[in-house]
Amino acid sequence: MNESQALAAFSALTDPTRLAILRHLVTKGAEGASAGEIGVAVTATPSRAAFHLSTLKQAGLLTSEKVSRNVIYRVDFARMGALVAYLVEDCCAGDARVKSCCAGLFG
Amino acid sequence: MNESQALAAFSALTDPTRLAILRHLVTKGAEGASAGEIGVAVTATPSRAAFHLSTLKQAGLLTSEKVSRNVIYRVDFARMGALVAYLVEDCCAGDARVKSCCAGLFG
DNA sequence: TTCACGTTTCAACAACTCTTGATATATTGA
DNA sequence: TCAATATATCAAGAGTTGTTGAAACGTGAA
Repeated sequence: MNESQALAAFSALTDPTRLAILRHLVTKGAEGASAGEIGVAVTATPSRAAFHLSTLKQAGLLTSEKVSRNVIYRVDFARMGALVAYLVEDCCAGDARVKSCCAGLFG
Repeated sequence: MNESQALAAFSALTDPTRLAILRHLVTKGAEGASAGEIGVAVTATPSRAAFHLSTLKQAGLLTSEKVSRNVIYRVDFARMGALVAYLVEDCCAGDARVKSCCAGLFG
C-alpha cells in the first residue's frame, strides 16, 4: 500500500454510513451482500447506498461482482489488513508505544 | 475510542500534509517539535501548519504545550494505538483475515 | 517601552463532498 | 413482448475543507 492508496482508504472511512456498510460486510465475510440488502441494512436510499459503495470500492476496500440482477459486494480483507499495517508501520514508523496499545489483539 | 472520535481521527489522516506532520512527530517521540519547526519540516506556511496542527489536535491525535514563545506538539501515542485497535476490533469485528495480514508486526 | 519573533485567527475563494430526486441501464419473469 | 426489479448515474443544492495573505495576539529581549 502506498500513500495515495492509504489516503483514499482513510477518506473512505470518514463517513458513518460507510463505516456501517463496512461493519455489515465484515460480518457477511466471503458471502458478501447485495447493494440492495446493504442499503436496507444501513437505512440508505438506493442512490445513497450506490454512492457510498462506489466510494468504498474506489478506495479498494470492497470488491464487487455482478450476479444476475444483483451486485454482490465484499470486504477486501487483505486490503483492510494492509491499511492497518500502513497505519502502524508508515504513519507511526512502527513505534513501540503505538504497538503496545494494541498488541493484545494479535497472537 | 467511540465512533465519532474514530471518524475525526480518520478525517485527520486524509491529508498528505497532516500525514507528513504525523510522521515527523512520531520520529520526535516525547521530545515533540514546535509549530514553526514542523512547518519547515513539511514545507508549509505558518498559517497552513497551524490549520493542520489544529485539525490533528482536535482529532485527539496530538497534544500541545506552550513553552515560552513556542508551542510544542507531540503525538498522542496511546490515541494512535487506540485508533489501530478501533480499526481492527470495531470496523473489522476483529476478523481473523484482517489480523493475519498484520500479525507479523506485533510480538 | 519598543521591537522582533512565534503562533494563531480571520476573510475570501476555489474545490470537494453528501444528499436528494429523477432518470437511465440491465436483467428477470410473466 | 411487456412490466417489474436491481443498480447506477446525473444535476442541483447545501455544507464542508484547504489555501492564501493579512492581521492580531502573546512572549521575550533590548
